[in-house]
Amino acid sequence: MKSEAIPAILKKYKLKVTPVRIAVLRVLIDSDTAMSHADIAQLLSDQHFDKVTLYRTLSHFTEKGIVHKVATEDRSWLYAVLAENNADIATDKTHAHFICDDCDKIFCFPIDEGSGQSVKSMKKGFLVKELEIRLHGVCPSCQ
Amino acid sequence: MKSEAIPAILKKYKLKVTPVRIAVLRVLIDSDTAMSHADIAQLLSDQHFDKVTLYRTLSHFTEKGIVHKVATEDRSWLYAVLAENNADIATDKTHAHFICDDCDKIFCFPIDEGSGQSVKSMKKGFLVKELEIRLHGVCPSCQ
DNA sequence: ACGCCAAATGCAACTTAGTTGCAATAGAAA
DNA sequence: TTTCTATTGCAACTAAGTTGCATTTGGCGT
Repeated sequence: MKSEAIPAILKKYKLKVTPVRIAVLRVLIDSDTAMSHADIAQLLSDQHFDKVTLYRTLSHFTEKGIVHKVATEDRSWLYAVLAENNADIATDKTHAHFICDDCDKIFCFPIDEGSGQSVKSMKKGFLVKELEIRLHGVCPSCQ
Repeated sequence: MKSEAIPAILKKYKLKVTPVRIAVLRVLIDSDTAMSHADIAQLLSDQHFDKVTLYRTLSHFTEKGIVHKVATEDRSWLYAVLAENNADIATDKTHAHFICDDCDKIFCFPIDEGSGQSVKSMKKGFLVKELEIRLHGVCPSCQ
């Protein structure tokens, strides 16, 4: 993605364009996997942003729908940009998370509507609004 | 479930029969939803078990496969007994978690093998070993 | 270009869920 | 009953994330 595009995304979501936001959004867009607060802080450590600012940046992005977050098995959050901001990555409503048991990376990708339908109707009395599918296994680069 | 059955389950999994374990297992078997450490501590508060003992009891149960755990959206764990110990509840490998957006309770139930298959083969290069499906919506008692 | 002000930032202190180390205790096998 | 290992309880600790508050700054109106 071109550098100029990043401020444009922030403006589109009515967020002020600041150095932290540009840096964090670039990192997320460039990543092929969902990233934790710690991952991002590590990558941006030379710019010494405050950890609280990073948390708040990520939660602003989540509220606005620029990114979405996934709870991991070790009580932390991973963040990944949503489809309209990066064509490679899944949309919000129906998507799968692939968790590599080897490298612990989480990949998001869209699934076809159909594969969820059989599940949605399976238990009487439960009204299903949203669906998340989690797959555990081994990613291509760890095989 | 009859009271005498609980020590039998513990013995079956080669765990010593102790008061904490009997109490915790009974609570889990009697519940129709997955429960947190805090939920269980609350219910057993009159017996003043140490919180560390409860954590260790739950992780022993998980290691032995008596219960399984689900990560929640608020970075904590919920526990539910597995099928062989309670016919109403899902098996480990292929099951769904229904999260009620109203009362936040999590229900587990089994799904037919078929509904996962279409997802498992969807992205080339990813070797899928396990599948978890999460459904968000409204449970029968909140409608 | 300038000033204003709500929004954003940085710092310190705090919260919450869960973990570790260790000494004391208690199942259950012999 | 004795013994031995697993289990328990307590205190201190860790890691991820949050809150309060004073300071700074992006971007709008003029």
